[in-house]
Amino acid sequence: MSGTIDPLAVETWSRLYRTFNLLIRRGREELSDLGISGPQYGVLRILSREGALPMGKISEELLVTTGNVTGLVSRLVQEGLVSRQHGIRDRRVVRIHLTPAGKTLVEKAARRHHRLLTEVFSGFSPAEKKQLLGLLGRLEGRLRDDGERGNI
Amino acid sequence: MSGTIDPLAVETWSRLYRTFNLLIRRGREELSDLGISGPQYGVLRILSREGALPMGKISEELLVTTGNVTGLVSRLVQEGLVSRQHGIRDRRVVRIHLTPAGKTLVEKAARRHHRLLTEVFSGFSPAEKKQLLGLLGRLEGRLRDDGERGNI
DNA sequence: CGCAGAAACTTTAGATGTAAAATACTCATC
DNA sequence: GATGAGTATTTTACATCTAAAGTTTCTGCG
Repeated sequence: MSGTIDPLAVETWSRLYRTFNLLIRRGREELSDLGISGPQYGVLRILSREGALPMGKISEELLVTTGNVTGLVSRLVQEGLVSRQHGIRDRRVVRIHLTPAGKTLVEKAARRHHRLLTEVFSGFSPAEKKQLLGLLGRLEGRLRDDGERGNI
Repeated sequence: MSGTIDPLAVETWSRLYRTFNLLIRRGREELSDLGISGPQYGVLRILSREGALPMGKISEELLVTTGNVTGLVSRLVQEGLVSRQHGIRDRRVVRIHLTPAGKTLVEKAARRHHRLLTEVFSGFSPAEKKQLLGLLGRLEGRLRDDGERGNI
C-alpha cells in the first residue's frame, strides 16, 4: 500500500536478467557441438541426478509447463537419448529413463558445463560464492513461499 | 587444464536458474492483465528509459537476436504501442519510438513491476541488496569480458 | 457397480527464441 | 560511377515456451 519503490530491487532484477542471459548463452555455445541444446541438457541432467522421473517431476524441476516437457522429451526420444515407460500401477504416468547413449552424453555435457562454470566463477572466493548462494537461496525461498500462498 | 570442478559454482548456477525463472514467472503474472508479455514489457521499458532506439540497440540491451526483436516490435506496432521510423541519413536503420499509448502503458507496467520487485526484495537489508548487486555485477563483467575475447 | 471429479499427460494455437540466409543499404576504393 | 566489403534489418526454418483445451486413467463416494 505504501507505493514506495526500491531502486536497489529494480536494479538487482536488471542485473540478474543480464547475468542469467549471458550465462545461458555461454552454456549454449559450450554444448552446441555435442548436438544438444541447453533445455535438452537440463532434462538429461535431472534424469542423471535423480534417476528415471515422471513428466510432471521434470516439469516441476525445470519450472516449465508439462506441455513443454512433452516436446523436449519427444526430441530426446528421437535422438535415442531417453525412453518413455508407461506406468503399470498408474497408467497415466510416463516415466522417462536415460538410455545408455543418453547417460554417456549427459556425463560429457556435464563435464563441459561444470568446467565452464568453474572457470566463470574462478574470480570469486569460496566465501563470496557462499554469500551469493545464500542470498539467491533466500530470494528463491521467498519466491516459492509467496507463490504457494496468495502472495505476501 | 586442471580439470577440477567447483561444486559451489555449479550449485550457484542451479540456484540462479531457479530464482530467475521464478522471478520471470511472477513478472508475467503481474503484467498479464495489462495485455503485454514480459518480453514486450522489456522492449517498452528500454525505449522508455533510453528514448527511441534502432533495432540493433534493443537487441543488444535485451541480449536477444535482432530477428527476435523484429517479431516483438511487429506485435507492438500492431497494438499501437510503438512505431517504426526509417533513418534518413542511413536508410538501413529503423528507429523504434514509443507512441503516447505505449508511454502510458509502460509507465503503468513499470509501476507494477517495480512494486513487485520491491516486495520481493523487502526481506533484504540495503547492505544485502548492495552485496547481491555487487556480486552479480562482477559476474556480469566477467562474462562480458570473456565473451569479447576468445574465452579466458 | 457407476459416475463425478481429479490427476497425468498430450495436443493445439500462438508467442518467443535461435541460427543462418536473404535483402537493402552504406562506404571505401579503384 | 562501379564494385566489393561491411552493416542493419528482415526472413526462414525450427526449437522452446505458455495457456488452455482435450484425452486417458485413477479415486472416492453414493
